[in-house]
Amino acid sequence: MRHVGLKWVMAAQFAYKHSAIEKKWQKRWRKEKTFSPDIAKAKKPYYNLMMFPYPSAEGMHVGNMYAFTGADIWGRYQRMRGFDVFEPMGLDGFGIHSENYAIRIGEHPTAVSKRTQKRFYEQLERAGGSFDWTRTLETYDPAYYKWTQWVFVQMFKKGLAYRKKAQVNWCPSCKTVLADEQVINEECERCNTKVVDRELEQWFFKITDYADRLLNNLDKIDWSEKVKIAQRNWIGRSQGVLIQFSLAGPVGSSSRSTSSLSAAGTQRDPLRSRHPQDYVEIFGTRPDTIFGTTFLVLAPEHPLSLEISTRGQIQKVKQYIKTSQKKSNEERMAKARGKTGVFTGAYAVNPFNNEKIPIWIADYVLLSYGTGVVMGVPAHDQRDFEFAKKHKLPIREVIRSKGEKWNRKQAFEGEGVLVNSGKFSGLSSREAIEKISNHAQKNRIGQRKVQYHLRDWLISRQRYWGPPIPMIYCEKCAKGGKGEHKGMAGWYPVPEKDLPVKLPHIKNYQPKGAGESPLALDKTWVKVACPECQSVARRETDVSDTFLDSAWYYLRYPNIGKKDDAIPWNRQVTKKWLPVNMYIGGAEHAVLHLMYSRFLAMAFHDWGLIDFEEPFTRFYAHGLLIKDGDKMSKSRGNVVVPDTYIKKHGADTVRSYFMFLGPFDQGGDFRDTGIAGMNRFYGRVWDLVTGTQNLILDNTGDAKATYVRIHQAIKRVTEDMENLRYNRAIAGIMEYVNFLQDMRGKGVPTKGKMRCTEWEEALQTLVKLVAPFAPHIAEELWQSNWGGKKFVSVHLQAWPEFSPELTLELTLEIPVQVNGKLRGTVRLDREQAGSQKAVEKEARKLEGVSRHLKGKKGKKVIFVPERLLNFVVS
RNA sequence: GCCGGGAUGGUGAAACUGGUAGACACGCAUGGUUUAGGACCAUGUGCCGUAAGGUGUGAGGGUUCGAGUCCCUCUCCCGGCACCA
Repeated sequence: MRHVGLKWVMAAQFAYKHSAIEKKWQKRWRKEKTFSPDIAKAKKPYYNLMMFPYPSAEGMHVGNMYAFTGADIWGRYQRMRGFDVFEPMGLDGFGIHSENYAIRIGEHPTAVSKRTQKRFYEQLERAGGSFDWTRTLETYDPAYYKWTQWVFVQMFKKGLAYRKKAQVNWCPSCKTVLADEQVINEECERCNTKVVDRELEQWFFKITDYADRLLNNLDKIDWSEKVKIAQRNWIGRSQGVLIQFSLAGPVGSSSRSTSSLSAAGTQRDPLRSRHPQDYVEIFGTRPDTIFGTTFLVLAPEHPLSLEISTRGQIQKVKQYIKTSQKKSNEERMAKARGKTGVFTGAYAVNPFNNEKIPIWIADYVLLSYGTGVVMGVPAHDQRDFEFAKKHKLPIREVIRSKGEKWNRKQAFEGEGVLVNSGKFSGLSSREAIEKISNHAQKNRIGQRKVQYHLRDWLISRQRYWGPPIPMIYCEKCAKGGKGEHKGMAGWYPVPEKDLPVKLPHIKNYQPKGAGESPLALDKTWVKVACPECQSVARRETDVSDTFLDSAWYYLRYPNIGKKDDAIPWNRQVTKKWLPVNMYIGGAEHAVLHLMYSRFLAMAFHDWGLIDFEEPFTRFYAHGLLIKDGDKMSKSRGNVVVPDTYIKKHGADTVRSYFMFLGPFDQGGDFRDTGIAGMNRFYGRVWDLVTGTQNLILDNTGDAKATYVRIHQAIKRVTEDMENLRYNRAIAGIMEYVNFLQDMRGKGVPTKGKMRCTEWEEALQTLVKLVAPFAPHIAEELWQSNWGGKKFVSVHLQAWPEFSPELTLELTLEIPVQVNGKLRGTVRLDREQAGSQKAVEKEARKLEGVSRHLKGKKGKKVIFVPERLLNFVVS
């Protein structure tokens, strides 16, 4: 029987040649616009987006291809499910990453980007993505960044962009400031240089205004839980209270005279009668521990730290502030457990027990969080505990855990029952938090407060390769106190008709490091007429953060080609295509790109420009393809480019190989062993379809079994596709192919037109199932076997459907156990397999089973219909 | 420290609501085909054992007729956050 099949195999050997078909179909698809949906008329729009790459000039590496392949397979699958899939591609090539590369190779970024663009798009097409090549965008294209600048202008107009002097993260190597999110372990995320603090005036976006919505909306969107958690952590909401501690004791050396002592707590309306310097305000999340406060600590940078210090201590305090400022962040971290500090000489009064407690200054307290002052509760906070031990401050227990005595070796940070807490003693921590907060609020000594870790988004970059921030500063207006917004006298946005503010060509574009962008070098460019008074003004010379480019690009894609309107998108198109149905990208952007994009969408929504708040309905984080256990990167020198593999084995093989490596959300380690195996598999698929069109299965039993297998295969692959479990889907297809090969061995070849319907259907199904993974092979096989006169791509064919009742096996194998140990199996018809009687009868006949039952007393028999039989004996 | 995710053959990995652990591949071995190599085809392949059989999902305990899967304790690895009060 077998040899009949073998003849074909030998005849068909080596028939599959990827080089002959891949380019051919890529050209055809482009010509036919197979993957360009009709944006205006599409009936079932589906926006399948993947994170656009920043093009390193080496070109696309296998890590990129891995990510895009998985996303593209999703798009192709949805297309076959009947959707008008829009799958755009572009380049995020404006920004530090591209500029740094240009500097390294000593070429101008304009020239570099021209080259990388060509190379990247070529590679992407060769890798077999179903992109809409009629709608690409590059962030460095003035037609694009015109609108990035427009976004900035709107942010300014709506009061969400502001300028302030602030302590910012400065990368000495990139010579620019960085957003908090771009600092990883105190290092610049781009070049791993230690970041230092610098005081500079910068542009910020008020993302903190949206903190609550950014947090709450997370519950409404279908995103990887991992990413949601990362965002929640980053937003870092904590519920607490602000409590005012009056100053007591000599307020000293500063020239400012205060009337502080009188304010200590007894007036009717203390809030109003006090000067701000009469009290210090703390932020804490554990008001239940307030009776355990034995000292207060101010951050060294706190404005009051010098003011409250006494004459005797002021020199020491000054010295301490100076040294802690000089410390780099790194040192401050390294000494994290050192708990250095200095006493100010001043005292405060705990409003809950009127106790006089000392005020200290220590750099374990951060100015940037809360009020920059904490209440020191050494018994119940480990940091305070260490500080108290070191500086010999009193430690008082006020929370006791159930029945246990506190060991005094380290702080007890858990919740418990209050002791030594006046009238609050005996309450549980939970109750006390409530009651103490209420008490503070009622007596005007404090209030509830929600505190976020999230800070405003630092937008300015002192670099060349980015969109110039479209702002103008007029000195004359500034002097006159005129300006678009209060508090920002002299600042005007560039009028929208004048956008884009084109990036001038500057030969020496390298960053200078003086806290100023190289754009400042072009004096004629800087000079501009004030939009308000027409006198000579100057342009802002900083460019905006790369993440602004990518925070809104998804809105642009479907609108490319639309005539420019007053806003960068057409409302109808946007309504039809957005929000994005599926967004696929790396989890490394969890707190950067994804947070910024959400923020801007909310702002656009609030201005009435779009009607959704969340830009990405579904986000799926793919895993990373790594190399030898390490992330692929130029600095590690382990970047693998897919070109040679594509050339050797074909894109279809490489794509499938990547997806077969392991679960898509898990990534994997790139090795080239095994690619050949995938190629072999497609050789078999090819031979199967091209070699055996005319086949009659020799009996109806085989035909029936074939039908069951077709439906089982469809079911399995479909379910796996739905869950993006491509590795399983491919395994399912392989099993199916293995089965078909066996069937072919049994079949009888026929001449001429005679065909067996089941077989024909089996092959068509195979080609469709394979199509998302191996688009070129599928197209070739489809067109040459079932293609009509008019070209209709296999990728527009309907995904095969299955009937659940047809997936049921005709016979079932039932495992038989004795005391839970497998002793044999019986094969029965479906009906019999559901009857305990029938199964038991067959099972007892088994030698391996009867042997273990002999001489034993039967206790019971467990039977799971169609599943299992277990004899329990003793 | 906190929050996530993991740990299954020589390797990548499967295993639906607890029900034949290792599907599907890679690799390896043997045989076939081939002038040779490669490619291709067949068979085998968790471990110990000639076999019968035993044993086996990071470690230990528990629940159950039955545990990779559920519960408790612990170890290690990866990712994120981190002096956030």
